[in-house]
Amino acid sequence: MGHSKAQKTRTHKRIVSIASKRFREKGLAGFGIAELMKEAGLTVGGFYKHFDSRDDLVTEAVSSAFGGWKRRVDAAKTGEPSVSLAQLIDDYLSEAHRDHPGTGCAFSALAPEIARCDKSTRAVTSEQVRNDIQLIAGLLLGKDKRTARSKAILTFSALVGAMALARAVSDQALSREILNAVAELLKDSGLEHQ
Amino acid sequence: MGHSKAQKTRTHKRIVSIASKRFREKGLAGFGIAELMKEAGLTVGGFYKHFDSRDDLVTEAVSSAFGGWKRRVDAAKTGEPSVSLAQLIDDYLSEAHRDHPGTGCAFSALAPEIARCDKSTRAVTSEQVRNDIQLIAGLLLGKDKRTARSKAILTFSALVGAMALARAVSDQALSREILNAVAELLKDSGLEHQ
DNA sequence: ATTATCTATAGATCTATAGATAATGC
DNA sequence: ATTATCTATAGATCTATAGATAATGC
Repeated sequence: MGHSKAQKTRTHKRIVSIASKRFREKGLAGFGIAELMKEAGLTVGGFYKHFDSRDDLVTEAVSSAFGGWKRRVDAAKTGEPSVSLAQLIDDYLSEAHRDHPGTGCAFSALAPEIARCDKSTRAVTSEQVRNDIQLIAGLLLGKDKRTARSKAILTFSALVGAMALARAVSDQALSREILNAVAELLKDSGLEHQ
Repeated sequence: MGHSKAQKTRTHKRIVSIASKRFREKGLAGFGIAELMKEAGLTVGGFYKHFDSRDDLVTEAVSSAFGGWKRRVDAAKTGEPSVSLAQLIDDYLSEAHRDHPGTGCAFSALAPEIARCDKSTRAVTSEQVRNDIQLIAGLLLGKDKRTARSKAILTFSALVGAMALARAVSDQALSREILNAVAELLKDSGLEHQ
């Protein structure tokens, strides 16, 4: 009990990190505060010294989930001068990503639920959608800016939709077919203009 | 009270119809059985003579939601020999569809939540994904079957992803940009091979 | 003195069931 | 006699708060 300010900051980050993962796995209504705090090694009473409300946690955790995907792309980038669009597409539409939503893209795991959230969560989401569009547009070489931006939006939409569908179906062959078909066509359409 | 078998069938359909709409609007955890039954003009106690469990209702209501979209396409079809892909794309990516999820496509409103449902709901979903892919493939004229199928999967994924993103962002200009960019590119790519 | 966390609980849900009531349908 | 619906409620949640405890930090 008690504990320092530095400790509180670490605790806060731990709570957000766990929530961010579990929200992507179980949905925004998938667990309660008591369960979350228990996983963080704490009890329910401490929660409201960290967050004004459960919605406040949702905003922070969704924001943190977006950061996770960005870090993954950034990390890949540091290895080489620039990550290729093909690499990003193959990584996104992998079975590993499909089977581990907790560490994956927050859009394919949560977009419709975010659409029902309060303004602050949706504002954070707008900002991240803009970032991701620019990130992908930057990987579409040899196009004028307008074309690259439109194509980036299509690519991003197809990635998010394909992953959501691949996870929703129970037929594993169909799930793989969706991932592969979209990956191949997006990579082709990216190359055809380079 | 009491009531006939025919009356019960109508009541059952009314419950499923309301649930189907509200699930798309509020999510699969967005309301309780008491609230649902009240909107149907009934009380909570009668629910379990219609459904074994809440999950049972989810399966039926999700299935019914898929039917709604299909009927809309079928209705458009009866007007002319065949609906064009461009019409379907414009209809799907309209602001009207974005702003009325309750009567719209169940995938863009619920796919990630369906991914967390039981097998029966996901089996119904698999079947509907197959139907929608074939529907779109049939509208992609002048292609060999394999190509049409792949392109249909990409188109379907992009529609679902674009709508989910357009609803999730709070920035209305960005939301419109997503709908318009994806619609234009999908229509272009559909035509370019005809 | 302040505060990060704990225990305990209020008050509002939610799913599911039990038993009563009033209609259908043999 | 059967059954579709109702009222009432058990039992299990869930969010949020109150007050106690034990540490930090002036």
